[in-house]
Amino acid sequence: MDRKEFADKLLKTKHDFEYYEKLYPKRDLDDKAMVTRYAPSPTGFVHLGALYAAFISMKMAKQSNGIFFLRIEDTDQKRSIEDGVSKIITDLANFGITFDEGVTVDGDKGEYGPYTQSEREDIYKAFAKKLIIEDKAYPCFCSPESLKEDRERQEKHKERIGYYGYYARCRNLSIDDALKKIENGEKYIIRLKSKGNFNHRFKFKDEIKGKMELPENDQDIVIIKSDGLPTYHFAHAVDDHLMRTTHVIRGDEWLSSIPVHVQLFEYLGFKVPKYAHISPITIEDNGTKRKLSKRKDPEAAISYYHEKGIPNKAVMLYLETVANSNFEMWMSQNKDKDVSEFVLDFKKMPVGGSLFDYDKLMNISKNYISTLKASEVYDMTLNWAKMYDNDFALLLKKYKDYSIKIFNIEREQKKPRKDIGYFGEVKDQIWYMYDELFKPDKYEWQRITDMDEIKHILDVYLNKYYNISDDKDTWFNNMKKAAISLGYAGEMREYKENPDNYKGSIADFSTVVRVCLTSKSNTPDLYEIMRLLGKDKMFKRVEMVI
RNA sequence: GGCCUGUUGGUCAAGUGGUCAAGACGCCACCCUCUCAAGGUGGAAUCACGAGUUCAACUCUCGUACAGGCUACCA
Repeated sequence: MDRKEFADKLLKTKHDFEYYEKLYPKRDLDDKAMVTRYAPSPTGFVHLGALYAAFISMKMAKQSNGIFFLRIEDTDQKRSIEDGVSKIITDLANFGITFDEGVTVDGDKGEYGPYTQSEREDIYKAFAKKLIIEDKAYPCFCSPESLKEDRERQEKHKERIGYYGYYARCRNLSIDDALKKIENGEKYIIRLKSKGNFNHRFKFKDEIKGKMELPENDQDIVIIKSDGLPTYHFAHAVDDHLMRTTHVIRGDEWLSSIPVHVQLFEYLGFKVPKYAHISPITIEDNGTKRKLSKRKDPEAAISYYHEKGIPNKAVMLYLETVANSNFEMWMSQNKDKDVSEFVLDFKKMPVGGSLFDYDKLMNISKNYISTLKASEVYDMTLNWAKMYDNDFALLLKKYKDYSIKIFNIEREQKKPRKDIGYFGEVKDQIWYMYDELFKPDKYEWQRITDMDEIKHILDVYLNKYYNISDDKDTWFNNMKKAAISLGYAGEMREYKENPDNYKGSIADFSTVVRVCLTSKSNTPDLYEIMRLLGKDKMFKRVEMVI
């Protein structure tokens, strides 16, 4: 029996590899264009690090007029969950990650499909057969138990672990011996027949990490598993070749698989793509850095940001500053430009892991929210509240115009307020503006705590000096007059120079009014608050105090 | 254990042989100010360690330490 027949016996396929080579033509793109992809397992869970990698891949394709596609890597059936794919697609779409081709909620889009690995079984087998025919792959009949024994022995003797050299027992099985085992009903998988030498190094250049030297792969790695599906390594080589991926962008946990992958491309006669290995986003745990973990760290899940009400855009801006730290400076120097004009550069990406920096995220988020219009802040807060605080949502809907005015306090101006970092904290900042919520546990009186004095101040000021139609300057002048009439300093400077001459300052005076109306000592502009509250609410609140 | 990668202030980082070692976040102080949030000004704080190469080393080489990753019929 020749190798061709042998291969046919081992793997049944509808087509041979040449058929598939012809099926997928070269892409008609210019030299600079990058073809990138995002290739998750359908677990339904999107990790912050995955979003980060997806973003970089998409951005690189877009800025080079290339193609960005979605491929689903479901060769490990245990990891797949129902609806996992559509959940991933919608989650990513919420963060502005969209694909030019690949899997969509309505089926595949594009000429290089199918884009789901479990539907490509025949393709992988066709290429595995090519390797078998060329004596670059062979069937392995070793049982999981015997492999385990080997591993234990290797550990005990401090040898390198794996299926190589002496341990690669099925490697030199003759075709006849193999056929006999098959006839006996022995199960087999397909392994690569590696000619690599672990003591030889080969040079490799990663787009992000730069030059490095790695040992050649001498392991006869599995390429087709017993369930007939390929391993990640083999699927990666076949898919990224057939789909004409130019740049493989992925997490750097893959770096040590590079010798295997390059070898696979070469054995298959494929052109090796460029690789860009991204450093992980890490978190500090007991004084050491570690990768953001799905189990331990809530901030690893994209849903975390949604629940807090951190705008998706802010998360993306944060990720982009992590990717290229000069992005921040570019933004501040190009305020008139759209962020999409920024050119991301592999060479500027961090090579070590970056710690997740919540303070930085908040800073970026506050700045971003401060640029929004009041109506936009209203919409986004309402959207958040609908999901996570229904009572608040009802209030916002009931008092829509009033609420927008609240959000507009010190907003649409050159130096807007920057006090909202996430929509989940909005209610804590403005609750006192709504009568339904205004049930203070305590009043934050500051320097003036004597209730008679407080009543006196409120009475004199509100009845004799306050007029709701005053403009801001008049309003403040009148407040000063009221303060002076009761023995308080109208100017801070005067008070600081001669504190003994006064009962207090205009600050102390205005604080009484502020706390009476809001119960809080720290609020945005008091003039705006009083105008928005209006007379009825104000007098009701005065009565609550007196 | 083996292999790979990395290490500049608290965090993110620029910097590739000669710099007073950028900038951002955070922190502190002051200014502005009716309180906050901002804004402005200033400040503290960094080249992991040890050798070597060199007139000169954060930058090049080697070693050490520490950290991370990989070492599956998982991806």
